[in-house]
Amino acid sequence: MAKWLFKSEPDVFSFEQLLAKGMAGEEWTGIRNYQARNNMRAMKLGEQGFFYYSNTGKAVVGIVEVCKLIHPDSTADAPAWECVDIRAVAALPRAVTLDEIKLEAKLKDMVLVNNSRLSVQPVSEVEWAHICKLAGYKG
DNA sequence: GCCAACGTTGGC
DNA sequence: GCCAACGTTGGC
Repeated sequence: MAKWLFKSEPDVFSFEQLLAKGMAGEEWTGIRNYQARNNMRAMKLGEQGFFYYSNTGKAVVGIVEVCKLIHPDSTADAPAWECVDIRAVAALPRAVTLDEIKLEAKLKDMVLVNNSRLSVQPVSEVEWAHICKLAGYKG
């Protein structure tokens, strides 16, 4: 199972808002970038990802999972953009900040560090495990 | 608030 | 098909 990272600005859509959606989750709309779209196309049901706060947050704050496969983005006009749905799994016991991530040798190749603008990113198993450890999160 | 990085657009 | 101009994102 692949691992992912979803970015959101906390004042636009927070992890708390996703938690409030419960098991139904929420359509991850608004992605207008082909690389990010392609990452979502590759997602399978039940695959997990980090929920990252960009801009004012700059920290990984929660775990999410894919609860609906790629489908047309209901907010898109032509060309037909697509998205998945995700739901909250758990808030991390401790948020892991971008500063911390940058200090970790194991995390130096993260897309988050090297291509910060990509809004939906793949995360390697090693990176996943290490961030969970830093967060005090035990799957 | 600034600016670097990146993607997209449009003129040629 | 190239590349300059522009808009957006996100870290600082």
